[in-house]
Amino acid sequence: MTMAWLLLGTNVTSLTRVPMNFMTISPSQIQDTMSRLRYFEGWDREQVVRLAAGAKQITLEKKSKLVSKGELIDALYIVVSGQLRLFIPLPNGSERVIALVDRGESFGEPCLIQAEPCPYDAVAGKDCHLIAIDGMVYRRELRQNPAMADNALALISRRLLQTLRDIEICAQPSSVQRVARYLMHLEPATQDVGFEIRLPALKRDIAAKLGLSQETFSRMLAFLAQQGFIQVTGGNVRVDDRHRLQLLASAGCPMETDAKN
Amino acid sequence: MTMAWLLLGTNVTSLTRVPMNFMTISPSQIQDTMSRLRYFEGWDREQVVRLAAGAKQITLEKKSKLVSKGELIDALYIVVSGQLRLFIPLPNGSERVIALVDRGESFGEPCLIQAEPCPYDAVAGKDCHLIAIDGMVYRRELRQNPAMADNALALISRRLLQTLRDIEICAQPSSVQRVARYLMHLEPATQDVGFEIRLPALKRDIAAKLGLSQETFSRMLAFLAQQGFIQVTGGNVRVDDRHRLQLLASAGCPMETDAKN
DNA sequence: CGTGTCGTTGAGCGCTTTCAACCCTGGTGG
DNA sequence: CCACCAGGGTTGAAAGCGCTCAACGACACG
Repeated sequence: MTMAWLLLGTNVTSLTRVPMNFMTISPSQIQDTMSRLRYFEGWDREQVVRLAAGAKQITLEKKSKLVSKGELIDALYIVVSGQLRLFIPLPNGSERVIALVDRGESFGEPCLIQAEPCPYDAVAGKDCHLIAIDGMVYRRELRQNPAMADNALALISRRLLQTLRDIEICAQPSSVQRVARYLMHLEPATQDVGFEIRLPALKRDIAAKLGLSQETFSRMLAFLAQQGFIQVTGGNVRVDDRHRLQLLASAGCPMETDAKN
Repeated sequence: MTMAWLLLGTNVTSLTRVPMNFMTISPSQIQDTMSRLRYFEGWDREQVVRLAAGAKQITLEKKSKLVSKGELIDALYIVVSGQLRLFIPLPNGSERVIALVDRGESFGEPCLIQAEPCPYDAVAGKDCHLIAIDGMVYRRELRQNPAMADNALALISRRLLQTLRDIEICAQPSSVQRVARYLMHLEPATQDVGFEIRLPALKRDIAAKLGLSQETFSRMLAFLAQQGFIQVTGGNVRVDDRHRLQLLASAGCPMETDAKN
C-alpha cells in the first residue's frame, strides 16, 4: 500500500498524512447542515432526518483523494464547502475532468444505484467539508419513498443532459470553438449583449474539462482577448458581445499564426 | 464569405419525401411487440398494457431524421428493428456520435423527464421500426407507479455510467489508444486470451463515436493488424491477445511513420 | 454494366501538444 | 521590510499527430 501514489496520474508532491478526517459531530448538527444545502431544498423534513441518520461529516485536505477510479463506493457524497474534482486519469499522466463539484452538489448516485465501481477519481481541489450518506440508508430510502426516487430520477436526468452538453463542447473541432462555447455556457441570465463571469475553477482544471492542455487554453483566452471578443483579468472574464462570440463558436476561425494586419 | 452552409450540420443530399410513417396497427399487436422487447423484460404485464395504450408504431426510412437537436420531444422511442444514430452535429459539417440505438433499446427518457430539448439529432442508420410511447402517458406512469420510477432510475443510471465510459475512451491521448480501448470494451465474456467480435455499426459511425475521422480509424485498425494485435475482415475483428492489446491501450505507442524493421 | 455506398490509401498541412523558461502573486520567516 | 519560495499561469519553439482533400478499390443492387 506504500506505492499508492504511483497509481496517481498527477504528481503528489506533498503527500498528506491525514488525508481525511471523520468528524464526530452531533446528529442534529449534521441534519442542520444538510437542510441548509441546495441539494435538499424543497425536500420533506422527515426525509432529511432519515438520511441524516446514516450520515457522517468528512474533512478533506486539499489534494487528498476521496475515491479512486474502480472502487466501489459505499456512500453518497455532498459537498458542504470547498470543491471536489472528478476526473479520469489518463495513461500519459494527465487527467480528463468530468465535473467540478461545488457546495450543495453531490456525486456518486449512479454508482450506488447500480452498485458499479466509480468511473472517476475524486480529489479535493481545496480543503473540503463533505457529508457522506451511507449507501445502504440511501438505497433503502430510495426503495421505500417514491418522492426520493423522483428526486433522484430528476437529478440523474439533469446530470446526464449536462454530461451531453459537456461532450458537445469537447467535440468541437477546434480549440477556439471549445473555449468560446464554454464561455457561452456560463452566461448568466441577462438580456445585455455583454456580461462578466468568474471562472468556476482553476484554469488548469477547466482546460482539463475541455480536453485541452493548460497552455492551449491560456493561448485561446489570449487570442480571444487580442481579437476583442473578451477581456481577461485573473479569473474574471468579460464577454463584450455574446453574438459575436456565438458566431465564432459556430463558425470557427483560421487562427493565423503571424500577427500581421 | 457566404457562410450559410456553416449552419447545416450534415449535408442533406437526398431528402426523403416520406421520412416517417405512422402505422395503424391494432393495440394488441403493439402490446405484443412491446412485450417481446428487452426493454420491457421482467416488467409487470399490466404496466406494459398501460404504456401500450399511449403507443404508436413508426416506420422510418434509412437516413431519415426522427429528432433534431433542440426539439422538445413528446414521446419515448424504442427501437424494434434497425438502428438509430444519435449524434451532435458539428460546425464543420461532421458529427459526434453519442450512441447507436439497437433493437430493444430506447432513448429520450431524460428529455421527457426534465422537459428539456433533445441534445442530439436522431437519424435512422438503416430502415427502422420503432415504438413511440406518448410522453404524457410515460410521465403519468412514472408518477403513479414506483416500480416504473425504479426502472427508469436504473436505466438512466446505467446510461450515465455508459456515457462516462465513452468519455474515457474519447479522452485517450492518442488515436491508437482510443481504438484499442474501444475494442477492449466490446470484449465478450470468455476466459480465452483471444476473441472475435463483430463491429456493432458502420466503421464511419464508430469513428465518429470515438472522435476520430473515418480515415484515421481505418488507419489505426490497419496499424493494429500490421503489428499483429488484431485481424480485420470486413466488420469482423479478431483480437489475438487481449493482454497485449490492453497493454497498448495503457501505454501508447510511438507510431513510427516509416515501415522499417 | 452503371451507380451508390462504404472503405482504404496517399500526400500535405496546420493545429495541439510537449518541453522549457519565465512571470506574477501571496505567504512566510528572518 | 525584504528575500525567498511555492503554486498558478503565460509565453516561446519545435515536432508530431490527426485532419482534410482527393483518388482509388470493393461490393451490392437495380
